[in-house]
Amino acid sequence: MFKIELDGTASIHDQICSEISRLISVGILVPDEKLPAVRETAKALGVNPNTVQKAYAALEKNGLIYSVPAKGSYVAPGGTAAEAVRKEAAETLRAAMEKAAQTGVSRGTAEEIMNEIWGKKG
Amino acid sequence: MFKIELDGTASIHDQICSEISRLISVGILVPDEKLPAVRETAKALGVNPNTVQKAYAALEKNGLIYSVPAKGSYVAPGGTAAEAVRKEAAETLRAAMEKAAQTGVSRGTAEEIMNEIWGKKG
DNA sequence: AAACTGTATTACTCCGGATAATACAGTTGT
DNA sequence: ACAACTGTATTATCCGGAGTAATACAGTTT
Repeated sequence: MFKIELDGTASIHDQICSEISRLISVGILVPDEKLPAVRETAKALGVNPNTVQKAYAALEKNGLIYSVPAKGSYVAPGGTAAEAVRKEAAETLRAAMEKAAQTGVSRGTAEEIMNEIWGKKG
Repeated sequence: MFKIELDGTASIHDQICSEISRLISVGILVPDEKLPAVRETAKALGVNPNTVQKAYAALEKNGLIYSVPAKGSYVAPGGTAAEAVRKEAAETLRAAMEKAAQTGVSRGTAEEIMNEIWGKKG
């Protein structure tokens, strides 16, 4: 069972989505692996089941997981899950870059930050 | 007087902050220029004065503008204003990049996005 | 003195997030 | 077959933040 730090300002179901997305992309949660039940996750997180279900529903909508009634929720098969989460993350990154560029951040500055994070020039 | 599109999901005062930040960084709003009065801006935007004041207060807190009671609010002097907004934007960008990297986005993908936004390789 | 400025305070409404208590239908394990 | 579990749906309620509103104060400008 995974753990989630509920600390940020974002809504709880958003935080759950983000964390599960991360776990999938990193490979801790593998394709077709069964996720903890809605009620179980809720209990483990000290959160309302409905909140977790909302997160699961959003994840399914984005293609990260699939849920079958009366059985459970599973990580999307093959590479689709990790692919979906990276695509999503890439879109978020693009939005951040666009906004940064719009507010005057230069390409050079962006590159510097990139070097700090991904390591200098592959 | 500037105009602001109130469309996003973000709170109004946040949108006002973002737009003024952008205008400062781009140079439309120059150092020591007097900003429209709180009440005037509110009227122009069809928004409550308190909402605008909240935005101005946040901008002052971040060093983008300075307000003197009974006189007005002004863009921060010298390069400090534009510098402050870019620094802020850069931090936001760093956070986005860290999160992207954390969720599995490769440097190559990030570079591709960068090329689309800032133009290919300066 | 009048009209403007930023600032502060208080109260109210509205909405989304979160909780809560269920209920239903289908699967699994015994 | 039965109990226990699964995802899903519905409805109601509570709470906090966002936004509105109506003021008031003190200082500046004209």
